[in-house]
This record gives sequence, structure tokens and C-alpha cells, in this order.
Amino acid sequence: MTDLLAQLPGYALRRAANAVMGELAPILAGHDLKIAEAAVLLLVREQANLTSSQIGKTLDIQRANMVPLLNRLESAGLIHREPIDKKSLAINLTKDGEAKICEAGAAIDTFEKNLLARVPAEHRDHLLPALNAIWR
Amino acid sequence: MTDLLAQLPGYALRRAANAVMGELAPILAGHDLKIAEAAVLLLVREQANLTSSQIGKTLDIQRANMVPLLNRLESAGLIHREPIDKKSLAINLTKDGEAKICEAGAAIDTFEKNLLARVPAEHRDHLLPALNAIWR
DNA sequence: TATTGTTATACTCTATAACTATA
DNA sequence: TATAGTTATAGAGTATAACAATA
Repeated sequence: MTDLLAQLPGYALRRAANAVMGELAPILAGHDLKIAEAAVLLLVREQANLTSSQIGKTLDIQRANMVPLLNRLESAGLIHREPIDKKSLAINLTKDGEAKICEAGAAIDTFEKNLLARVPAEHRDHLLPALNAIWR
Repeated sequence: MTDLLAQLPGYALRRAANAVMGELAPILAGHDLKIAEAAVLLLVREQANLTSSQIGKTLDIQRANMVPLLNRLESAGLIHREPIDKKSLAINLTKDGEAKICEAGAAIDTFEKNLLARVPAEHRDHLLPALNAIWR
């Protein structure tokens, strides 16, 4: 019935992403994080002293939308901002932020493993390179 | 740098879906259709006399959100609704609706081919089965 | 009792435009 | 001139609750 739609890569991509994000969101909510916030924390942990603009470019988040996101992370005591010059702010994790992304990161790793486990073995190793070829 | 995030299948899935939908939307907008509307037309063309509820269940659209969507398609003269009983309405394409999804469908087919062409040959045939395994 | 279609509403996510201060 | 951070706002898209009428 829906086989026609499921044969469209674009449609399958949309449904798969919606399904996966719909499952990940409540897991991260258990850590009081949204998906975009977790992505920011993972990136900031990986690379120190990034600015808001740099984070936005890397994660495809508009500068304007970074403001409330970072404000919330800062209010929660997970990041702190330090002037680089009179124009830019370096963003880094606080101790609490490190602890938070450590525990949330473990939940994410488990989630990602379970996600890959759903894919039949013969297709599994092809998923990531195929997806990254589409957007990178 | 972002390699850490790009190695998470969930993250790659999200970015790929966002990128692809961001490209498809303006193409369909050229046919005065939104992505969800095009999906409805494709489904309704494939299977006659579906109800709003059935379409919603198949495409993962809330019943409440089907109302404005179908109203717009009906106002545009692309679908018509006919009572099945005193409770349900059968939805089918009009002549204009058939013409619309024919031309939009051609654009979608071209888009999907170009999408697959981006995926390296050795991964290409694995994408669709991997994605469908995730959500179906 | 469960389901259909519907209304109204709220919430999240994202996009745009404009402003200032600084590089 | 271009960029960083910010504000305000608007638009999608989606989710929830409730209702009347019917299966």
C-alpha cells in the first residue's frame, strides 16, 4: 500500500528521521536536554573556545536561534562564556556541563547502538557513509 | 572537527533529512504544494477512497492536522470528498489533482534520482532498505 | 464504546529583518 | 565592510484536548 512512498529515498529519510528524533527526544528530556542542546554540548566538549557563530555554522543553527539556546545552557550552569575580545565570546563547558554531557552522552551512545542494531547486518555499515554523502 | 557528530547515525540522519527536505520544499513550492500535501496526493492516487483518518495513520499525520491540509487541497480543486456513510468521507483526486500530481510526481522522481546519485555507488542500494528498517 | 471529522489552541522549531558594537 | 551578538517577530509544523455525530 504505502510501498510506493517507502520506495522514495526522500520519503524514507523523512520518516526515519522523524521516528528516530521522536525516540531520542524523550531520552534526552530525561536529562533535561533538547536534541539541539545535546549537540551543542557534544561539540563544545570536543572543541574548546568556540563562539556562538561558529557553533551555529557547524550545527546549522541560525545565529539568532543560538541566543536562547545558549542562554538556557548557561542558566542551567552547563556552559560559561568568556570574552575573547570585545566582540566575541568563547564558550566552554563548566564542571556541571562536563558531567551532564558525560551522562547524556552515555545515553546517546546506547541509543545509537540500538538504532544501528535495527538495520539488517548487510546494510548496517553502509548507512552512515550514505547519509553523510547526502549532506556533507 | 564535527567528525564526532557525523559518526552518530542519529545525527547524520537528522542532518541528511533536513538538507533533503530543505531542497525538496522549494521544488514542490514551484508546483504550489507542500511536502506533506504531495505525500497525500501520491497516496490518494495510489489508493482510491481512503478516509482522512486512514491517510493520517499511513503518513503519520494527526487527524486534527489533516483538516486544514485536506481543506487546502480541496479548495485548490485537487481532491474531492464523497460520503461513504453518514460518518466518513472518501477522498479521491479530481482531474486537476491527477494532472498536478503527475507533473509534481515527475519533479519528485527527478529529485529522488539526483539524491541517490549523490550516494557513492557501493552504498547506494543499501540506503533505502536501511532507512526503511529503521521506521517501518 | 470506539471512531470520524472537526474546532480551537498551544508549543516547538525555524526563518527573517534590523540594530549595536566591534573586527 | 564584514562579522558577532542580540532583539523581536513571524511562520511552519506538530501536538493536545474536547466536542458532536455516527459506527
